[in-house]
This record gives sequence, C-alpha cells and structure tokens, in this order.
Amino acid sequence: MPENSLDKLSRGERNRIYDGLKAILSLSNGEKRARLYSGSLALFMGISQQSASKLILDMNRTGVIIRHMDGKIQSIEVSELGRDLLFEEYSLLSGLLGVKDKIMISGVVQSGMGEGRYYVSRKPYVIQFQERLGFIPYMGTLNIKVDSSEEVSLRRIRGYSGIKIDGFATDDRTFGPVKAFMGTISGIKCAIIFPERSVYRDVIEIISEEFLREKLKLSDGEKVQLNVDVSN
Amino acid sequence: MPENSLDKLSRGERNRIYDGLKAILSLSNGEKRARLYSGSLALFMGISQQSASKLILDMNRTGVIIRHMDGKIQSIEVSELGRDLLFEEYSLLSGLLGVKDKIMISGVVQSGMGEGRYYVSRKPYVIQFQERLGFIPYMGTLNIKVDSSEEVSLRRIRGYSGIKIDGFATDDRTFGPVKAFMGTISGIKCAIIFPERSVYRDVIEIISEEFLREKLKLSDGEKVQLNVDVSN
DNA sequence: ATTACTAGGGCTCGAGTAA
DNA sequence: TTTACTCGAGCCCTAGTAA
Repeated sequence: MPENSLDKLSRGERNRIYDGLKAILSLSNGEKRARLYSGSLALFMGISQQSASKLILDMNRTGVIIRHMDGKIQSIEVSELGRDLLFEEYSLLSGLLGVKDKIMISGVVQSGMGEGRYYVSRKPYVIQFQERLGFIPYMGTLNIKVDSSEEVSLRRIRGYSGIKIDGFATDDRTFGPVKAFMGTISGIKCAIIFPERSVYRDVIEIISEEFLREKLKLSDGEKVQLNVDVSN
Repeated sequence: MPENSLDKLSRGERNRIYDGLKAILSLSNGEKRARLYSGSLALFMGISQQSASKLILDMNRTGVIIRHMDGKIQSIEVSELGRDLLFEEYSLLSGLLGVKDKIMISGVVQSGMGEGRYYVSRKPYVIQFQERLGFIPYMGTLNIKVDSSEEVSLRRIRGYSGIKIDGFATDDRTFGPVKAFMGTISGIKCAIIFPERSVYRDVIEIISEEFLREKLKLSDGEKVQLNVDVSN
C-alpha cells in the first residue's frame, strides 16, 4: 500500500526515484504502460539489474508507479502521484529558468452541484481570497470541463505552487489548504482554485468578483477560454 | 580550471550538482549572481554547511558555476555550462511529459561572413541534411540575430537534442557534429543548425532548400519570425 | 565570522545467489 | 528464464576542527 511518504525521502532517494520515473516514461514510448524487465530498465539507466529491481520496488512502495506482474514480465505505469511529481519539477524549472508561461486552457461550462458555492463562502477562505487574490469572490464557482487535449496544460498549471490559501478547521470538520492561480476569462479577472492535495480532475473551478455565468451570459456546454498566470 | 567532465559523473553526483544549481538559482532572486555563504546554501538545501561547501567546490570544479570570493562572502554565478545543463533537463522533461512546444523565435536578418556557406556546403554535411532533414539546402545560411527578449526561448530550443548531424574529418581539419531543428519562416520549410557543443550565441543560422534572402526579399535589419519544431 | 580539510558512520550499489 | 534477497565494499554526508 502506498505511503505517499515522498516528503520524508532523502534528497538522494528522491532523485533516484525521479530518475527512475523519467526512465520509465522514456521506455513507455507514449504508451500508458511500459512492459519491461528490471534488466531492461537497468540497461537503460546504466545501473545493475539488482539496483533496478530495488528501484522498482521503492517506486512502487512510495506510490509513484503502479506495477502489474504478468508472470515474469512486469508492466509498469506511472501513477498520478508520479506524474504530479514530474510536473512539479517541470514547473519549478520553468520558474527558475525564466520561461514565460502564459498557459491557456479551454473547456466547456458545466453546472456544479453547488458545493463550490458552499466552500468558497467559508469565511476563513474569503478573508484569504481578499488578502492574497485581491478580491472578494462572488459566492459561487464557475465549473469548466477542460478539453481532454489540454490535459497537459492543466497538469502543468497544477505543477506550480500558486498562491497559497491555508486550510482551517471548524468544530465539525476541516477545510483543506487550497492553491489559486490568477487569470482572466474573456478579459475579466478571475482565479482557478485547486485543493492543495488532490488527484487530477478535468473539471476546474473558477472564482471571480463577478457572477461570471451571468456577466458573460454563459450556459452549460458553452466553450470558454481561460488565460492563466503561473508566475506567482 | 573546469574540466567539463559532466559526462563522467555518476548519477548521484550529477543529481547533487543539479540540485545545487537549482538552489543557487532560487537564491539568486533573478540576479545574475547570488551572494551567499555556504551556510545559507546549506540551510536552503537542508544539508550541512560542510556538504554545501564541498558541493560549491565540486560545482566550480566541473565548471557549472563561476565563483568569486569577495573576502568571506562569495558570489556565485551559474555558468553557461550550468545553464545548458538545466535547459537540457527542462527540454527532456518537456518531451517526456508531452508538453506541446511550438517555440517561436523572432529576430533581425544579419549578414554573415560567408563562413556559413563554406560549412553547409561540405559534402558529408550535405548528404546528412538530405537524409535526415529531407532536403538539400541552398549553399548558404541566413543569419538571424535573435531578440534579446527571446534568449530563454532560444536556450530552450538548444536544450533539445534535435536531429543529429555527425561530424567528420578531412586531411586538414575536423568538422564538428551539428544538431538541427526543423521549422518554418514565413511558411517556407527551413532548419536551424547549431554546433553540437557551443556556447550560447544570439545569432542563429538557418538553412533551407530556397535562397531565403532572395525568396523572401529580406535585407539586413529586417524583422523575421521563425517557428521551430522541437518534437524531433 | 567564514571556508573547507579530515575521520568516522551510514547508506547505496552491485555481486552472488535463491526461488 | 526472470525477480529480488543478503551482504560486503565503497561512497557520501556530517561532526569536529583548523585556518
């Protein structure tokens, strides 16, 4: 069972796993899964079969890959956690190297279940939205289902640390930390918000000072484009 | 004296240096040089001062940083070699993660000294251009001085491995390996060529089946835009 | 203050080898 | 065949400390 204990890993250990992930992606040839022997991985990485075997075990233990043993040959798939790790690294490098990242996301308007409204109207969130995003959002979210062709763009955004909105707890429950990215939709200032620790979803939630759905006269299924600023 | 012996480093050693470079860039705050104590670097990286000191020495030895000792405090600058290393990593990740890279470069036409013509007309090069790029280039290069605002884009391109053109030797001298990237300029197919091992230059050389300068009626100082395909 | 050398401990890696 | 365990060697990291 994965422990998601990536934070606790030593620098060396983390880099080892990081190299392993890159190697597995290289050997996947665009497929979702890579069918390989520990020996093939070893050859590719220039390490011994024993080390590659241990590396695969470690990667599986930390949950960055999902392994299926089909008899002798194993098929390995980079997990969501593993992908996130690599996209985080990518986004970090983007920032450090000064790559201008104007990421655009397009998708279609979707109706939410109203949970968005509930969350974004919690006072501790609202206070932070005002302080860190510079506006008090309309009490509701605009949900956008991102085009599947833009999955990579969305993952790239998620890879950035964004603007931190702290979590908090009430008597009954806890509200997790959130990260936000400023952007514009049809010229109107807005922000995308993500739960800090979440699995990849193709639906994103947008907040804005305006009631976007009304202001932009949007109805379900309508196509919209979003400009996202990831420079922090 | 730098040994440029990066290839000979072990995986662990290379990752250590890689982490050090990222840390130094993080601590530079956008400045060219970072003024820091080995202790500050240590704190930032979560390692001991001694390890940070050794890391700095190693990075200096391999030539990925340039160090100036101003008394006690040192100022550290990531060298061209170091930058190349990071951009290579960035480009590698781009490819592995499937980030669509349509890189555009703009600059102004410049007259070369005619050396471009000499190089690209050497037969072993020409044969490879035909085989690997799919065309026999016009015997000359179009030189473009890239806008300084697009330095990062150019470095990103250089970070990719591109299409390999092997070097060769004649009786008198050797011609180094070259890497090429397909692209278009005003809709006409072309390729950028770089010496495989070179320092960063803001002038790039374009080859094409056509005599671009004439076909596009270009004169010195004229602004042009280039679309580069880095997907290999 | 700093930087950085030297020793010792821990950890990673690979050879041998079992299953 | 393959995967993966054990254990010894070597390497890297840190503490102590000199300059």
